[in-house]
Amino acid sequence: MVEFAPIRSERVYEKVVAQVQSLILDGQLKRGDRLPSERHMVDQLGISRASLREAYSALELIGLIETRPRDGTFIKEEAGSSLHPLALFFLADDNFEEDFLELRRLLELQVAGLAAQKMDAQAAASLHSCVQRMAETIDDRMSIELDKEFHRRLAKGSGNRMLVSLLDAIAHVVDHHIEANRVHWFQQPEHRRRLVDIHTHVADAVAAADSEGARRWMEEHFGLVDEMRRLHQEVKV
Amino acid sequence: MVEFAPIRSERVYEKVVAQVQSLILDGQLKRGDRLPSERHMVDQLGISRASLREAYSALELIGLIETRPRDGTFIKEEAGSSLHPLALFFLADDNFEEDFLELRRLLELQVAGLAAQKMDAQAAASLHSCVQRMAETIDDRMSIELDKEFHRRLAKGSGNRMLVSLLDAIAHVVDHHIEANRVHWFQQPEHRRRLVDIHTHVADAVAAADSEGARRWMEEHFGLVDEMRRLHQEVKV
DNA sequence: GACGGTCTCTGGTCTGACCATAAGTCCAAG
DNA sequence: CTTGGACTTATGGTCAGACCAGAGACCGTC
Repeated sequence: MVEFAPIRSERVYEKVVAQVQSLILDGQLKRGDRLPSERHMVDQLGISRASLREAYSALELIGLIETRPRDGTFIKEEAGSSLHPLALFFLADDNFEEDFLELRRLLELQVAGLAAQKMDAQAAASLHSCVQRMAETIDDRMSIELDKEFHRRLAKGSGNRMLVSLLDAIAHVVDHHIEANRVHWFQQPEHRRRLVDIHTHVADAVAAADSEGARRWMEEHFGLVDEMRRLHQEVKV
Repeated sequence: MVEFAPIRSERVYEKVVAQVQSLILDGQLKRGDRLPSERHMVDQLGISRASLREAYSALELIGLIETRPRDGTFIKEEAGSSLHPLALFFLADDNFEEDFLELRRLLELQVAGLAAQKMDAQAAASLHSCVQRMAETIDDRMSIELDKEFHRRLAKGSGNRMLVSLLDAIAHVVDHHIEANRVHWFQQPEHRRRLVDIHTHVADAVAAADSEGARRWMEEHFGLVDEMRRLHQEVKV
């Protein structure tokens, strides 16, 4: 059964939002940077001021930018005061990497533990098939997709939709930051083998409803991630 | 030294956003509900369509609503697919309560453990002064504020700004849902005593840099919260 | 040098228009 | 009768242009 995604034409303001987010994630826009004035921006983008303001108000609401009347529009300095703190995920800086990984590790361990308690045999089998395909494919990009899919299914299996949502958000940022590096990891057969190995153990533990084991192997997973990060020091996040 | 907050006039679109968020949190707007058409809404609110659309685009970006061209604007059915999954916090439903508490407990335990490792003597003392004032005041609302302040300082002390942000967001929803119930808790002297007691122990553990102890007493805290929730079955979240 | 007006820039708001499209309405041709 | 097409009306998406308030720069007058 093939599923078709409904056609959804992207609105102008969404393109602007995506562009600004991209620039922030890429580090081309940093905390405190000033954006062009609305009227100049409108000229550059070739859109109406109304559309631009839709984009700006959205970015402001999620806490990424800040507009100061009679002054200008700026990338937010203190993202913490925002109503929608996920914006923090975009504003990387010095300690960002550690904070980020710490949170992710915490959530993933919890997810592994919960999934082991709640996933039925069929769901656990789908984890195994994920790992299986990961082991077989020779396409690096496919490997990465399967890796992400594994964690996604695990999160769904935890039964806690908040955890699913948060990890989704994290995955979004990770995609931007470490895609290239993850390719490196998969390209080294040794690393690839260990990754597949660990994922298998997690899946095994989940299938055996072994909550503690699932946590332990997920912990192992992050140990490996740490190790790889140290190897590639240029790795961001 | 008294600090004055800069005057910040609220924009029109922010008021609209706040109103919609409120209606969702209060349950007056549920998943799938249809909002009035833009032109009707404009009449009801007495604002321009441009401002309304700023509000709608912001709400759409954070995943709370969904606009379908030539159809209408609706409260989102599946908040999970959003780019900004914190919207989930607003869309309570059946299992929401458990998921929510599970996540909060996880984060608060981590915060307690980290804070014990990282907070210096002065910061720990500020925790104690919080608890002290909590024990002394007879104003219930003040007690609640001090309770929140305690957890906020603890989060800051963890040094992980992501945790701070997430707990801020959670606090925002909690404020909407359980303010009234928290008053009940504080009104019973026995409960109040135990709450103060537990907070004191957490502060003690933090001051002693006893990470495990801080986690344990925070665990105790959530045990008490669970107990109180069972007593007041009408309690939401 | 000090005062005060003016000019320009900023974001905030509003008005009114146009577009594409879907759904319903109605009428005429078959 | 049914059927097909035209028309109307609703929707959201976009745009152009206008006005406002306020802050700062500029410049002339006193």
